[in-house]
Amino acid sequence: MIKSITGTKDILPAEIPYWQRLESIVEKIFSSFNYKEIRTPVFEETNLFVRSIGEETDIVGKEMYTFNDKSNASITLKPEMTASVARAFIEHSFGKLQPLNKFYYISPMFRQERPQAGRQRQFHQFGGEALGSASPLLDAEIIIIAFRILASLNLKDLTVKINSLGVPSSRENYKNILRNHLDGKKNQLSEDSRKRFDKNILRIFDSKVESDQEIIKDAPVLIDFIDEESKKDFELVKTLLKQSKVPFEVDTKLVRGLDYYTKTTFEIVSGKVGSQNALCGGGRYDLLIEQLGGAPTPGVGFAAGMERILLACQNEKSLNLPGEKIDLYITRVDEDLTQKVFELAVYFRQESLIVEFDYLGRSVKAQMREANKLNARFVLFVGGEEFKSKKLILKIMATGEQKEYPLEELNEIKSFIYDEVYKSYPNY
RNA sequence: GUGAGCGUAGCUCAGUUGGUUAGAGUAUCAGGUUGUGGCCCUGAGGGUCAUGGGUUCAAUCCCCAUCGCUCACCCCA
Repeated sequence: MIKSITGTKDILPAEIPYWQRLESIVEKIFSSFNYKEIRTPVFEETNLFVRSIGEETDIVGKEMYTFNDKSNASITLKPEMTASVARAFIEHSFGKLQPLNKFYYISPMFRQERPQAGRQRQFHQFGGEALGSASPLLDAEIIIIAFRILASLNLKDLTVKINSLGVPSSRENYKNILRNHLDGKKNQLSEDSRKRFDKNILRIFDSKVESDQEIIKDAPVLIDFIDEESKKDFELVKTLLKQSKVPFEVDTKLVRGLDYYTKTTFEIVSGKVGSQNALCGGGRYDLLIEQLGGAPTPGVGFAAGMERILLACQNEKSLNLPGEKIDLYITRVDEDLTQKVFELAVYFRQESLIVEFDYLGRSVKAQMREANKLNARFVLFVGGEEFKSKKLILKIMATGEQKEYPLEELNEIKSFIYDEVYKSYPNY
């Protein structure tokens, strides 16, 4: 049997309502902040990701789906979206059309890692990017949007963590201070952390090894060494978040793994999804656009993992979706009326009702069982006796009551169903 | 890439201290009198017990390998 590729999953009809609910909330909330949707290709020139995410990162170093196409160009399936949005922003000269551009997206992403709870090789993210302003108003806005989407899904077990990485010069300065501080204890660190010491010393703070945590407990923290402007901006972000009633905590150890971040970074974690607990993460990247060859353009954004969010919703039972219903099931009493049933179904479907009937030539009882299973609100009987006298019977499934209609008056049946459906679902 | 656990019907799982026709619940299909659902009852179909090899008179059960799944590490959404 051919199965889906490791780390990929089919999203089956039964789960689709949850995805659609999530997507519609994403669209609604981004739209209210006037972000515009953007869709980019699933693959890009490999170099785009190498240059934006950073050669030393794990994503670029070992997780990308990279291959050569027939003209021998190196192609990569997108592992994240910010690089692609930045590329499109530069390519289509958005910066020249207007000073500030706000985008959102919903898209599959690809990373070749070992799958586990909340992690797949093809997964889906939504996210937003605001390009063209260094104002902390946008840092706060981005965090508020992310939080509001999760809150709209009724998720409770959430922690918003924020931090500031400052500008590169102050960060480099701090790295030296940290390096000096840890130098004497380097060989007490875990093997992984010793590697981090040389490659990306900030990441030692992420270590889950207890002895590492012990060693860095009293190390100087980045936030105390960042430049004045970054400090001021960070204060404003915190004030704005408080104003908007977004609960957050400052996590001075929050260091994100992508090279392009500057100043504000944030993450929202859930206590309900296993060890891969980050539902979304993001921050400011004021140098990225320039680095990719565009005019200097500050930016801030975030990405959120949809599988993880839906996993949290499932584990918190936070989404209470109504059961699926169909409006009308048409039951054929005599076999030779199949064509008439088909004709009626096509007619009512044109009136935008959800209509089903039996294609398999089954008994009336089986058809009724099917109608019940599909949660049909109404059943229309097309049957010998009445049909000869040009009548149809409509059964209201909730009450069992039956009404008779002349075959000529399909309109009346339609209006009756409309009224009943509208009564129970005013927003139908 | 590393480590641990698991792989029996569509799904959730029993089971055999190795012995002839492998079970349950659920789902599916049919029926419970001639043309009507939900509950209930009856019956049916459905498994090369992941794959390949080994040990044995005999393997779904023991051993090895392969593949797959799951969780964790790394890292990230």
